[in-house]
Amino acid sequence: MIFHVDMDAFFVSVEELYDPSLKGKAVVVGGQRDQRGVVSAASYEARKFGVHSALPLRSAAQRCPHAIFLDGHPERYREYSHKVHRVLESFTPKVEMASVDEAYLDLAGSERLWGPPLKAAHLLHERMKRDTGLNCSVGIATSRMVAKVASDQAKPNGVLWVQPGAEAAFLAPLDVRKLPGVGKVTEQKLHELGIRRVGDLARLETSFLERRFGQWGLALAGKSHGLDAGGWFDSEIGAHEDPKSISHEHTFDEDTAAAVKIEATLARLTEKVARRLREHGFHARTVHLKLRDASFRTVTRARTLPAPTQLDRELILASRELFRKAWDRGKVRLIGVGVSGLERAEGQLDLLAAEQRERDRRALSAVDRLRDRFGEASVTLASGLTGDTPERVHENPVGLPGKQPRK
DNA sequence: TCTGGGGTCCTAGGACCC
DNA sequence: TCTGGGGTCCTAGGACCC
Repeated sequence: MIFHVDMDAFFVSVEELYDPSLKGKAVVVGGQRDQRGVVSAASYEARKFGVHSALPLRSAAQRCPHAIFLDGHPERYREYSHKVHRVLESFTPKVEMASVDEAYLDLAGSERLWGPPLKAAHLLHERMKRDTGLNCSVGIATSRMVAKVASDQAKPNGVLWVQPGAEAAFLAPLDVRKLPGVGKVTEQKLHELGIRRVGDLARLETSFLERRFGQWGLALAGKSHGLDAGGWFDSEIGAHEDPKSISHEHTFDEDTAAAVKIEATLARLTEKVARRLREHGFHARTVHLKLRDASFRTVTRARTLPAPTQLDRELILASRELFRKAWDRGKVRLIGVGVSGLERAEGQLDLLAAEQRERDRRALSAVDRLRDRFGEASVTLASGLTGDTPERVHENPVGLPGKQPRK
């Protein structure tokens, strides 16, 4: 039996623990009312006014002028996510955090320990409240997918058990959009075919869906019957996997065509990516650049390096080259950088290069420690401040503090 | 009323190799 | 020369999730 545990209004609820006076009020987490950005989470009070996650902040301010707007606190959410994880682990070691605020538990064969599913769920509810101060909703089913849909139907602060054999009947009356993996685009395509509810989908011939949507059609057919058909849902619970990519991006307060400003931002983002690579002990093969212009058109460019790296210098050189080739000198709304092709071990290197890398690596961990003590802004590559040329960066490959320009 | 930031997975074409 | 078939890597774009 699979449990899906989903925290209720997670970010808002955590903020309420830090400031109880927020309770019962319309609260929006994600930024200030006049900022570029979208709602990360809205309190149930704010939701009454049509505010929901992914809504632009400015729209939220219009719909709910009296709402309290808060910047997010990722460290707080991570901390509470760990607390949630610990509570769940007290039930079973087969726990998989699917995101910061939701998890799957495999409680197959745990009846002797925890009793029937509903009893276990209520115990989980109580412990969650006692140990974290937070409410959650629990969906119970034979597949991950149905458990997830069930927890959504159980919100807020509820439990829903879909008994074995009842999956298709449970899903049938729901809007197709409720199926995980069906977003705006698929929903629209299904609507054009007259398919609005999961039951409509389940009645169709699988071969029809396959002709229409290929592999995705087969997965849809499976989902409509309550199966973890293909892709992510098929994997086993609790198998921890390494990350496949690391990225950072930034949307400017105002669109800009100032090369110096854009390249300084790019360097800063790339340093953050490099730092996380080192923290995870990874080297990356491929560097990705993302650019979004004033009209919201997004382009991506990628380059695979001759050898995997975790060094600021090599990554900045690569991301800057990608940027210079891709940029049309028009106004930029967003710039982002990412890495993929992550490898644990160092690739084959000649000795000289290996030594050079080791020196760089040591100097960079010193930089990272300084940043730990004095903050991210205390140590920055020259290029991070000025959008310097590659040659200039080469003179000061690791941005040691002593080589900082005088302030 | 313009539309964040961090991810995953999928598709599709071309290069390249056997 | 008018031509295959599979596998894998690379790049670009897009859907989707929280």
